[in-house]
Amino acid sequence: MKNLVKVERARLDMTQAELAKELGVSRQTIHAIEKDKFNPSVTLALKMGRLFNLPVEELFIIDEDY
Amino acid sequence: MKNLVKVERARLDMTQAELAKELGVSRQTIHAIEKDKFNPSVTLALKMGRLFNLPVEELFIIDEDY
DNA sequence: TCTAAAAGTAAATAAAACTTTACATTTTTA
DNA sequence: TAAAAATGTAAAGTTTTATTTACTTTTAGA
Repeated sequence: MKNLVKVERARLDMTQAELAKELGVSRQTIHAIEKDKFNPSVTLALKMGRLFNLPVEELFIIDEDY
Repeated sequence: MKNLVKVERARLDMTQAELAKELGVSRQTIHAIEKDKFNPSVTLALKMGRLFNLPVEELFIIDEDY
Protein backbone atom coordinates (compact mmCIF):
# COMPACT_ATOMS: atom_id res chain seq x y z
CA MET A 1 0.00 0.00 0.00
CA LYS A 2 1.37 3.30 -1.08
CA ASN A 3 -0.48 6.58 -1.12
CA LEU A 4 -0.36 10.13 -2.41
CA VAL A 5 -1.25 11.90 0.82
CA LYS A 6 2.03 13.76 1.18
CA VAL A 7 1.89 14.96 -2.44
CA GLU A 8 -1.73 16.02 -2.29
CA ARG A 9 -1.18 17.74 1.03
CA ALA A 10 1.66 19.68 -0.59
CA ARG A 11 -0.67 20.67 -3.43
CA LEU A 12 -3.05 22.15 -0.90
CA ASP A 13 -0.08 23.71 0.90
CA MET A 14 -1.13 22.28 4.23
CA THR A 15 0.97 21.12 7.16
CA GLN A 16 0.46 17.70 8.74
CA ALA A 17 -1.10 19.45 11.71
CA GLU A 18 -3.54 21.41 9.54
CA LEU A 19 -4.57 18.31 7.61
CA ALA A 20 -4.99 16.36 10.84
CA LYS A 21 -7.25 19.02 12.28
CA GLU A 22 -9.28 19.25 9.09
CA LEU A 23 -9.82 15.48 9.10
CA GLY A 24 -10.37 15.16 12.82
CA VAL A 25 -7.37 12.95 13.56
CA SER A 26 -4.03 13.45 15.26
CA ARG A 27 -0.91 14.68 13.52
CA GLN A 28 0.76 11.36 14.25
CA THR A 29 -1.97 9.58 12.34
CA ILE A 30 -1.24 11.68 9.26
CA HIS A 31 2.46 11.08 9.69
CA ALA A 32 2.00 7.32 10.05
CA ILE A 33 -0.20 7.15 6.96
CA GLU A 34 2.27 9.17 4.90
CA LYS A 35 5.04 6.83 6.03
CA ASP A 36 2.92 3.75 5.23
CA LYS A 37 2.94 2.72 8.84
CA PHE A 38 -0.69 1.81 8.63
CA ASN A 39 -3.74 1.20 6.71
CA PRO A 40 -6.37 3.82 7.51
CA SER A 41 -10.07 3.21 7.86
CA VAL A 42 -12.23 3.57 4.77
CA THR A 43 -13.94 6.53 6.44
CA LEU A 44 -10.68 8.43 6.78
CA ALA A 45 -9.71 7.47 3.24
CA LEU A 46 -13.04 8.79 1.95
CA LYS A 47 -12.63 12.07 3.82
CA MET A 48 -9.15 12.46 2.37
CA GLY A 49 -10.37 11.69 -1.11
CA ARG A 50 -13.05 14.29 -0.78
CA LEU A 51 -10.66 16.92 0.52
CA PHE A 52 -8.10 16.20 -2.18
CA ASN A 53 -10.75 15.76 -4.83
CA LEU A 54 -9.42 12.34 -5.73
CA PRO A 55 -11.03 8.89 -5.80
CA VAL A 56 -9.87 6.60 -3.01
CA GLU A 57 -8.47 4.29 -5.70
CA GLU A 58 -6.09 6.99 -6.87
CA LEU A 59 -5.12 8.18 -3.42
CA PHE A 60 -4.41 4.71 -2.02
CA ILE A 61 -2.80 2.12 -4.24
CA ILE A 62 -2.64 -1.51 -3.17
CA ASP A 63 0.64 -3.28 -3.98
CA GLU A 64 0.49 -5.94 -6.67
CA ASP A 65 1.75 -8.64 -4.31
CA TYR A 66 -1.37 -10.00 -2.71
CA MET B 1 -21.55 4.84 7.26
CA LYS B 2 -23.72 2.62 5.21
CA ASN B 3 -22.60 0.28 2.47
CA LEU B 4 -23.81 -1.85 -0.42
CA VAL B 5 -21.87 -4.99 0.41
CA LYS B 6 -24.90 -7.19 1.01
CA VAL B 7 -26.53 -6.05 -2.23
CA GLU B 8 -23.41 -6.45 -4.32
CA ARG B 9 -22.71 -9.82 -2.77
CA ALA B 10 -26.22 -10.87 -3.79
CA ARG B 11 -25.54 -9.67 -7.33
CA LEU B 12 -22.54 -11.97 -7.47
CA ASP B 13 -24.62 -14.70 -5.82
CA MET B 14 -22.04 -15.31 -3.15
CA THR B 15 -22.45 -16.38 0.45
CA GLN B 16 -20.81 -14.46 3.30
CA ALA B 17 -18.38 -17.35 3.66
CA GLU B 18 -17.45 -17.30 -0.03
CA LEU B 19 -16.92 -13.56 -0.04
CA ALA B 20 -14.85 -13.79 3.13
CA LYS B 21 -12.63 -16.43 1.59
CA GLU B 22 -12.24 -14.46 -1.62
CA LEU B 23 -11.20 -11.37 0.33
CA GLY B 24 -9.03 -13.18 2.84
CA VAL B 25 -11.06 -12.29 5.93
CA SER B 26 -13.37 -14.17 8.26
CA ARG B 27 -17.07 -14.59 7.72
CA GLN B 28 -17.74 -12.60 10.89
CA THR B 29 -15.88 -9.66 9.40
CA ILE B 30 -18.19 -9.69 6.37
CA HIS B 31 -21.19 -10.00 8.62
CA ALA B 32 -20.05 -7.11 10.83
CA ILE B 33 -19.42 -4.88 7.83
CA GLU B 34 -22.81 -5.67 6.31
CA LYS B 35 -24.42 -4.85 9.65
CA ASP B 36 -22.43 -1.59 9.94
CA LYS B 37 -20.74 -2.83 13.07
CA PHE B 38 -17.48 -1.41 11.88
CA ASN B 39 -15.50 0.64 9.56
CA PRO B 40 -13.17 -1.57 7.48
CA SER B 41 -9.65 -0.74 6.43
CA VAL B 42 -9.16 1.07 3.13
CA THR B 43 -7.37 -2.02 1.82
CA LEU B 44 -10.38 -4.22 2.42
CA ALA B 45 -12.65 -1.55 0.94
CA LEU B 46 -10.46 -1.37 -2.18
CA LYS B 47 -10.50 -5.15 -2.58
CA MET B 48 -14.27 -5.16 -2.29
CA GLY B 49 -14.59 -2.34 -4.79
CA ARG B 50 -12.44 -4.23 -7.23
CA LEU B 51 -14.40 -7.45 -6.79
CA PHE B 52 -17.75 -5.71 -7.15
CA ASN B 53 -16.49 -3.43 -9.87
CA LEU B 54 -17.54 -0.36 -7.94
CA PRO B 55 -15.64 2.70 -6.71
CA VAL B 56 -15.11 2.77 -2.96
CA GLU B 57 -17.19 5.97 -2.88
CA GLU B 58 -20.21 4.10 -4.20
CA LEU B 59 -19.73 1.00 -2.08
CA PHE B 60 -19.25 2.90 1.21
CA ILE B 61 -21.26 6.01 1.88
CA ILE B 62 -20.40 8.28 4.78
CA ASP B 63 -23.39 9.66 6.66
CA GLU B 64 -24.08 13.36 6.25
CA ASP B 65 -23.82 13.98 9.98
CA TYR B 66 -20.14 14.63 10.52
C1' DT C 1 -41.80 -30.79 6.22
C1' DC C 2 -37.33 -32.30 7.23
C1' DT C 3 -32.72 -31.18 6.50
C1' DA C 4 -28.79 -28.64 5.32
C1' DA C 5 -26.86 -24.43 4.22
C1' DA C 6 -26.68 -19.69 5.22
C1' DA C 7 -27.05 -15.94 8.16
C1' DG C 8 -27.43 -13.89 12.87
C1' DT C 9 -25.50 -13.35 17.44
C1' DA C 10 -22.26 -13.30 21.09
C1' DA C 11 -18.07 -13.55 23.76
C1' DA C 12 -13.17 -13.97 24.33
C1' DT C 13 -8.99 -12.89 22.20
C1' DA C 14 -5.53 -10.87 19.00
C1' DA C 15 -4.01 -7.36 16.05
C1' DA C 16 -3.96 -2.92 14.30
C1' DA C 17 -5.54 1.89 14.11
C1' DC C 18 -5.34 5.93 16.48
C1' DT C 19 -4.19 9.14 20.62
C1' DT C 20 -1.21 11.49 23.62
C1' DT C 21 3.04 13.10 25.12
C1' DA C 22 7.56 14.22 24.55
C1' DC C 23 11.61 15.18 22.39
C1' DA C 24 15.06 15.27 18.29
C1' DT C 25 15.99 16.73 13.70
C1' DT C 26 15.15 19.24 9.61
C1' DT C 27 13.36 23.09 7.09
C1' DT C 28 11.75 27.71 6.71
C1' DT C 29 11.88 32.52 7.55
C1' DA C 30 12.90 36.73 9.93
C1' DT D 1 22.39 32.57 11.48
C1' DA D 2 19.24 32.31 15.12
C1' DA D 3 14.54 31.30 16.09
C1' DA D 4 10.40 29.22 14.92
C1' DA D 5 7.79 26.07 12.51
C1' DA D 6 7.37 21.64 10.54
C1' DT D 7 8.50 17.00 10.38
C1' DG D 8 10.45 12.65 12.26
C1' DT D 9 10.53 9.25 15.82
C1' DA D 10 9.26 6.56 19.68
C1' DA D 11 6.74 4.60 23.46
C1' DA D 12 2.73 3.80 26.31
C1' DG D 13 -2.08 3.57 26.35
C1' DT D 14 -6.93 3.37 24.32
C1' DT D 15 -10.18 2.08 21.00
C1' DT D 16 -11.71 -0.46 17.24
C1' DT D 17 -11.10 -3.89 13.71
C1' DA D 18 -10.69 -8.59 12.90
C1' DT D 19 -10.32 -13.67 14.37
C1' DT D 20 -11.98 -17.78 16.38
C1' DT D 21 -15.30 -20.66 18.28
C1' DA D 22 -19.68 -21.94 19.18
C1' DC D 23 -24.36 -21.86 19.17
C1' DT D 24 -29.20 -20.17 17.47
C1' DT D 25 -32.33 -18.77 13.94
C1' DT D 26 -33.67 -18.23 9.30
C1' DT D 27 -33.91 -19.58 4.54
C1' DA D 28 -33.82 -22.73 0.68
C1' DG D 29 -34.06 -27.29 -1.38
C1' DA D 30 -35.02 -32.29 -1.55
